Amino acid sequence: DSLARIARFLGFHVIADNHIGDWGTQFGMILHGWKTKLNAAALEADPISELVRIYREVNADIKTDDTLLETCKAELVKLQAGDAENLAIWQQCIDVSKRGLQKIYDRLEVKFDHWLGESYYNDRLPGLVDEFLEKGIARESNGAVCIFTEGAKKPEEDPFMVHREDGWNDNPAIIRKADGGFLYATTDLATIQFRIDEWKADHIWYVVGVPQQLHFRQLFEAAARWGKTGDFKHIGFGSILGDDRKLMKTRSGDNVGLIEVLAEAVERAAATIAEKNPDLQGEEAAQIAEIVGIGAVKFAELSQNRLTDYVFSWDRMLALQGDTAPYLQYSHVRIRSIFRKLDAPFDPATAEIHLNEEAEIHLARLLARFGEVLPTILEDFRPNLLANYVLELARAFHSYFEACPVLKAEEPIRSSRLALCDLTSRTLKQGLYLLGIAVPDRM
RNA sequence: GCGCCCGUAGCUCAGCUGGAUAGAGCACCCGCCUUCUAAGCGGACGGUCACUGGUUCGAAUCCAGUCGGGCGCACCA
Repeated sequence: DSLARIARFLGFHVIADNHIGDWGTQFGMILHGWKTKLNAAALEADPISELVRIYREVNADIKTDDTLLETCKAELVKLQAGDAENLAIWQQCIDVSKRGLQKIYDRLEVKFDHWLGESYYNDRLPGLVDEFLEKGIARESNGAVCIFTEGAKKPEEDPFMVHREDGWNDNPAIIRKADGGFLYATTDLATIQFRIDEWKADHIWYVVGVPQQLHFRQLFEAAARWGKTGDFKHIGFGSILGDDRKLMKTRSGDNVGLIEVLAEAVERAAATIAEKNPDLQGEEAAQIAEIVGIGAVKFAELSQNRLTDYVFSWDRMLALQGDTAPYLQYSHVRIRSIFRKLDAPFDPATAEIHLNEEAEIHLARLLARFGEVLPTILEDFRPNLLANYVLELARAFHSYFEACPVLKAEEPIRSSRLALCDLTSRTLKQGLYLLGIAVPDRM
C-alpha cells in the first residue's frame, strides 16, 4: 500500500490488485474440513477463525493419515471442474473471508482497485496450457504438463535447474498436474496475460514473501518465453518469526493474529491518551487512539528493511515512544497547537525566511531533501527509507523547537519560524500519508 | 548437495550502486516542565561492523573462502 501511494505520488498510474489465493489445494483441505469438522455456531460467530481452525486441523491430520491428502486433492479437482456442492461451499468461504479481510483493510485504510483472486482466471487455464503445449514452451512429463529449461543459462543461474546430491537436475514449473488440476504457476501466467492485455500494464510488482522467490524467477522467465514482456519485479519481504525463531504460518503454529495486535495497539494508545491528555474525551479520544494505535503498528512494519525477518514482540509493535509513529504524530500535533494559538491568520507565502540558529538551518536543509528521498524509495522498493527520513525530520524539528521559540519571537523571525513550522507539519503529514499513516491534530 | 537472504552497541534494528570520528531506538546513568502538550529535549555510557584473505588512495559496504543462522529446491501457495 505504501509503495502504491508513493508510486502514485510520483506520477505512476497504479492499479492495486489484491490477488487473493482462492483457488488452490488449500481449498481441497477446507472443503474436506467443512464437510467433516465444521462448527456452524463458530462459523456464524467468527467465520475466519473457524475456517483457519478447520484448515489447521486438516493440515495436522494429513501428517498422520496418508489417504487424507488424496481425498483433499479430489475435492479440489471436483471444485475446479464445477461441482455444484463444492462450488457453493467455496463461494461461502470466499464471501466470509472477503468480508473479514475487508474489515481489516478498512481499519488499516488500505484500498485496492481490484480483488481479482486466482479463481478469476479459471476459465483461461485450459487454453493457456494448450497454447504452451502448441508453442513448445511446455511439454508433458509423467502425466503433468511442465515447463523445462531451454539450457541457455548456466545451471546455477537457471530457475529450471536444481542441484541435488547426484548433480544438476531439471526443476520444471508444473502448469497442469497429472490429475488435471491447475496450479499457482498456471494462474499466475494467466494473470500476467490479463494484466498486460486488459490493463496495458508495463510494470508488474509482486509484493509477496521472499520464500516464493524461485516461483517468480520461473514465472518471469516463462512469461518472457511466452512473449509477455514488461518490468516484472518480485518485491519480497521477510517473515515474522515466533519466539522459537521459526516462521509464523497460517497452517500451523501458535500465532498472534493481526486483529488482536491492532486491538491491543488501540487500547494501549487510549490508555496513554487518558493518562497524558485527559482533556480529550469520548469520540474524539477514541478516534485519536485509533489513529495512534494503528499508526504505531504500521510504522513498526514499514520502518524496517523489508527483507529482514523479525521475531514478533508486543513491545516492538506497540511502542508509543522513541522511533515510532506516535513520535512523528506528536511532532505534527505540537505544530498544530502553535497554529491554534495564533491570533491572526498566517500565510506562509508572505513570510520572509531568516535562518540563523543552527537547529533551524538543519531543519530547513532536511525539508529541502524530501523531494529527493522519494524517488530513491522506488529504486529498491524500500519504504523504510521514507520512515528514516520522517524520523530524522521529526528529530530535527524537536531540537529546533526546544531551541527556538516561535510565538514569542519578534518579527520578522516569528513569521519565518511559523513558515518553517508550517512546512514541517505539511511535510510530516505528506510523508506519513505515503506510509499510509494518518496524523491527528491533537493527541 | 545447490541457490537466495542474513550475521553491525547489552537488546531490537538502520546504514550496504565504496568516501571523513559507524547511526537510531530501547535499557542503564546525569540534567531539563511558573515559558508554544515531557508521547519531548540535552548529555553520558556502549561497537575487533562474524572470521580470514583480496581489489582499492580508501571497505560495514565490492570479490573469494571459512564459521554460524533463516528460507527455498515438480505435481501446495
